[in-house]
Amino acid sequence: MIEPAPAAWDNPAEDRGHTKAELTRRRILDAAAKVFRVRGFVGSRLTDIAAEANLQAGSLYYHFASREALVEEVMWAGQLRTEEQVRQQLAALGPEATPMQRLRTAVEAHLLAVLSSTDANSASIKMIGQVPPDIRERLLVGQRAYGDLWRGMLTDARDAGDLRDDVDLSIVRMAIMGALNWSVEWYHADKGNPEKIAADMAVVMLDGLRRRPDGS
Amino acid sequence: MIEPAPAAWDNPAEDRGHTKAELTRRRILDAAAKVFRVRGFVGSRLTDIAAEANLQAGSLYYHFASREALVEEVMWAGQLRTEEQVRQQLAALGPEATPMQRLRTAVEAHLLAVLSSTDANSASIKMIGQVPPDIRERLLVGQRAYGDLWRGMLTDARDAGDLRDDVDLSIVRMAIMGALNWSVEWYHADKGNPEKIAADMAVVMLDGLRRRPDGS
DNA sequence: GTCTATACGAGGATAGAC
DNA sequence: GTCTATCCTCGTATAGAC
Repeated sequence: MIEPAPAAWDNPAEDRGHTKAELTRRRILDAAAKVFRVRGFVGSRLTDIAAEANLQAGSLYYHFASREALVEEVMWAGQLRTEEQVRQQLAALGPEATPMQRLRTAVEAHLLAVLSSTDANSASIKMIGQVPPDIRERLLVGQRAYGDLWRGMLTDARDAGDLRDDVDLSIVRMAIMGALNWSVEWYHADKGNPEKIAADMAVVMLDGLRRRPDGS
Repeated sequence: MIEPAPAAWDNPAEDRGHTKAELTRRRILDAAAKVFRVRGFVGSRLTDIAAEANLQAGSLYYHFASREALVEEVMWAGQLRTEEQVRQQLAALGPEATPMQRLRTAVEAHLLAVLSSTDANSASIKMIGQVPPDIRERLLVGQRAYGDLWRGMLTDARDAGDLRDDVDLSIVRMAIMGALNWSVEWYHADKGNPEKIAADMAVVMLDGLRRRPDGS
């Protein structure tokens, strides 16, 4: 592979893509995610975001074409990161994991990604109902592979005979996503630790709230 | 009780509070709920709402002090109506219903209220994360009695020995509300009939997704 | 009560200096 | 690359006629 000139080692600030512009760009994205997460899309002004990134509002336009381009990039980053974190946890389970183990892991990983990862993760969920239709549409298309992952886990579990067969799995999937995603509306740091919440949610979804004589 | 003059029967348009102004006011509230439900708080302009109500934007100010006053009244109406519909279904069960029957009924009634009742019901849920902090705070205070209803049903069920005792009931409550409320983000009329969705959600929450040997 | 017309502020976006 | 200054659009809200 041919190294493009000038050689990276002559300019430390530019190696691995960390040019000044690139660093500022990321700082803006982080700042935007933080502001969007708290105030939502319409409630967030460019001056708020710029202030959070230690910039003037006009300077944002060197890095992003518009406020909408900025929000879309934040949301892509957030939803891709959530998906990636869930896939990583599933991969860590290894191929011998049962379908139910995979479901439990996915439930917990998704909630932890939303509650404890970057601001972009939760911002992308909070704003999905607030952004302009064209952006929303592109993001939903981008979620299809993630939706397929969940559909696959659920049908695998049913094929293995682990799931009751009197419920519609697409409704089940939306119920699970709702229980997990709605956490952006109520969770604050003092509501308990995310791992405990994730574990309880997984129990309720998979095993149900009802007490069982066998304690299962 | 003394009838205030002038007597209502002399002026049919005014009896039972149906003055012209009152009718227009309600038409505006309905129009606003419809627009808010689709576009959210920030995405809804007064001109959109006025057009939906067959009025000019300026005319809204005869009936409401501000856009915020309008959205707050829509949301109050929506959340009170949802609460009322749930309480009615619970009351219809009669006093001999078991705690689990009451929980199942409440889950189904809440979802049906959100999916099939007025636009205000779903708009109030969709916008809770979008309105200014002072409005949001008042609405959340107004939800406390409803939250208490759910807390009471859950603790009653646990006290009756029907619920597993290894999960935090406040987390369970938020999981249930999330699964139900998130439906405003994905439900469209072609997604199946609300009664079936409500029944499946209740099954998943209460009995769990896992197949049981006894088929319960 | 509802209209038309308009004042007003806010915030996104652009231009040009540095 | 980032700044300051400014333009321009849009939407809330108000004033006054009818």
